Parts: sequence; structure tokens; C-alpha cells
Amino acid sequence: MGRRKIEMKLVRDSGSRQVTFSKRRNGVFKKANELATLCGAEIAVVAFSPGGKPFSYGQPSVDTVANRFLRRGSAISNPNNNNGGGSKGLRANGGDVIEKLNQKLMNLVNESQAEKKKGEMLDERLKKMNLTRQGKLPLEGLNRDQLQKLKKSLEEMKEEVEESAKQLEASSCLMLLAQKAVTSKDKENLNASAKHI
Amino acid sequence: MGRRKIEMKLVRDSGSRQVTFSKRRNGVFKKANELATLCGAEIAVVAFSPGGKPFSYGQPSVDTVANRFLRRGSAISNPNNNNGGGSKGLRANGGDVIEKLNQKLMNLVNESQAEKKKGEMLDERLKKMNLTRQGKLPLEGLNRDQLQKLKKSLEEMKEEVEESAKQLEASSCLMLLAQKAVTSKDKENLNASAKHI
DNA sequence: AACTATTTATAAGA
DNA sequence: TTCTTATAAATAGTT
Repeated sequence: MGRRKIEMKLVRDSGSRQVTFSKRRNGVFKKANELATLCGAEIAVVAFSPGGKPFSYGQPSVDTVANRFLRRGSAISNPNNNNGGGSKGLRANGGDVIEKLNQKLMNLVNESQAEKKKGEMLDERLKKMNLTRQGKLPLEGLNRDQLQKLKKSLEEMKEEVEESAKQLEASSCLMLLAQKAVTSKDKENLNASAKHI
Repeated sequence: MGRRKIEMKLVRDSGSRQVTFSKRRNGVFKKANELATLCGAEIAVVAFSPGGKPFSYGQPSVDTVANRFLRRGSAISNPNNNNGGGSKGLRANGGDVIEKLNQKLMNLVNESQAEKKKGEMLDERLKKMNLTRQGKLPLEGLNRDQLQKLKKSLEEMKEEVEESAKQLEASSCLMLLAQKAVTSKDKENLNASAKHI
């Protein structure tokens, strides 16, 4: 952007890099502020400069965004559960350390218990999983590890499908060429559909 | 910006507000990514949509940045903008209470470990469901149309998995951010247990 | 989701 | 660091 377009890679010169960081840090903070203002969203940004100094922006504050999780954290792991959006009037006071810890502990306990229940119900949900399924996947009961494995698995399966599609395309093309009797429009259609596989 | 300049205040229409949030959230995340790429900086962004759903971006990860930020200090007494360098150490007191909390934590850690084992057993079950499978998929009998549908299905599933993973990440990030103002030993314990949940 | 007229961000220079 | 300005990028309104 600006006078010249620049390559999106590490800026070589250390001085320029620091300048770029300063300018763009302000840009990110401004964008974050606009997002919060326009949408009534809560947002926190934390960045470390190349020199290792921390900078942060938070609306209403980094601390408040964190506290929101303490109070309503269960709504996060259960997206279905979230009632009205953008609730304001959160207590924005960082004073009572012990109180915070206790709230956090209660939350951990709740999460842990929820996890147990989810585990018990997972069997039923697994049964709903099909390759050609309807509706949403029953992902609510899975932890980070499981999600990661599932994602990897899906990527592998997709690759296999793509490979299969390529081979299919190759055979079709060869067949068509051998027949020497295809309109150009048909070819285009074949190419178009093959690309989507 | 764009077709018209808009007033920098809450967007009235709830639908437009959600659209604006989506667009600008992507904008902020992109800017954050560019800042990290160009400057070798570490950055984390966490935002709640008007609907209350968490979204996050982190380089190298939200957790990494949050931990680094927390180790260096607290922004509790700096409501909005916390400019570089400052490190304020808040201290928890009342050793008796801390001791009790620590015991609770140990219980939680044990519980979490049990849950983790359970999770590993669930992984086994997932394997049996062929979601984390070995060997090839039986694609030989499928035609182009079937392959296309299968691929679309896989892409949808992958997106759902990714979304779920993002929300999980946002959750743990906020948990970590919430740990300000706790002694470092407590922090370590909390981190350990939070990771398992 | 895609388009495009405008506004905004910003790279380079001072 | 701050200002300027030519240009790149983001996005509001529209479809």
C-alpha cells in the first residue's frame, strides 16, 4: 500500500521495520476501535514489537474482555447457548484478585463437569456422523486434540478425493480424444466440472 | 469508507451490524497478520461478535502471545491503551485462601487428567468410525458427480471443524488472559489445568 | 458472495 | 517522530 506496494515478508532494514510496526500497530488498533464502535463488539489486541515491547488495546479494556469469559464462559463452548448479544454493564473493576480466581475456578469446575456429560453423550453423536450427512456435525463434545485429528483426517480424505478426480479427468480426456468427435463446448463443460472436483 | 462514509457510531440495523462485523473482523485479522509478517511481531486478537460469539487470531498463537503478555505484567490499572514497557506486578495475598485455591486446583488437574484419558478412548472410537482412518477410501466406484458431492461435503465438514477449533482457542486464550494478578506459581497451575479443558 | 465507487491506510520521502 | 502525498487496500452500499 501507499507510495509502493511492498512484498508481504519480513522488512529487512531494522529501522524501517520499527517504523512499519509503529504505523501499522496504530492502524490495527484503530481498526479494532472502529469494529467495537460500529458493532458494539468487545475486542482485545495484544502485540509485541520487534524490540519485544508489549502494546495492547482493549474495548472496553483487555481486562474486561477477559472477565467476560469468566462470567459467561460456558456460552463460549456452547454456541447454541448464547442468549442476547453485546451485553454491557459488565463490572470493569480489576480489584479483587481472590474473587477473580474463585470465579475462574468455578468456571473450570463447570467446564469439567460439562465435559463429562458431553463424553457420555458422544456415542450417540458419533452415530450421526456420515460422509453424506444432513445438518451440522456434532462437534460440541470434542476437545482440541480430537478436533485436530478430525481436521487432519478430513484433509487427507479430501486429497484422496481430489486425486481420484484427477485420474477420472485424465481417463475422460483420453477417451474423448480417442473418439475425435467432441464439440468444443462439451470440452469446456468437462474442464469446468473437473476443476470443481 | 467505501461507497459512502459512515458515521463512527453503532450501526442501527442488526443485520447490517452483523455484516459489518464479519467484514471488519476479517480486515482486522488481516492487518494483524500483515503486522506479524512484515515486522516479525507477535500479535493476538480476540473479539466477540454482536451475537456474542468469540473469534480470534494469533501469531504464532493466541496462547503464546497471551502467556507472554501475562508474564510481563498486568493492564488492570490501565483501562484502555497500555503502551509499551510498563510492567505492573499485582500481588495476591492471604496465603490461607491461596492454599485452599491451590488444593482445588490440584483436584481439578486430577480430574482433567482423567478426562484426558477418556478423550483418548474417544479417539479410539473415532478411529473405528473411520474418521481417523488407515488405508484408502473406497473411491473407485464413484462417478464425477458423486465425487463432487463428496468433496463439497468434506469441505463443509472441515469448515465446521475449523470453526469449532477457533472457538476452543478463543476460550483458552481468554482463560489465560483472565489469569492476570495471580502469582506466577498459581499461573502455572492454572495454565496446566486450563490446557486440559 | 461478488462488485465497485469511495474512503482509508500507508510506503516513501521530507 | 510527525507530516505529506501518491498509491494500495479496505469497505459501504448494492446486486
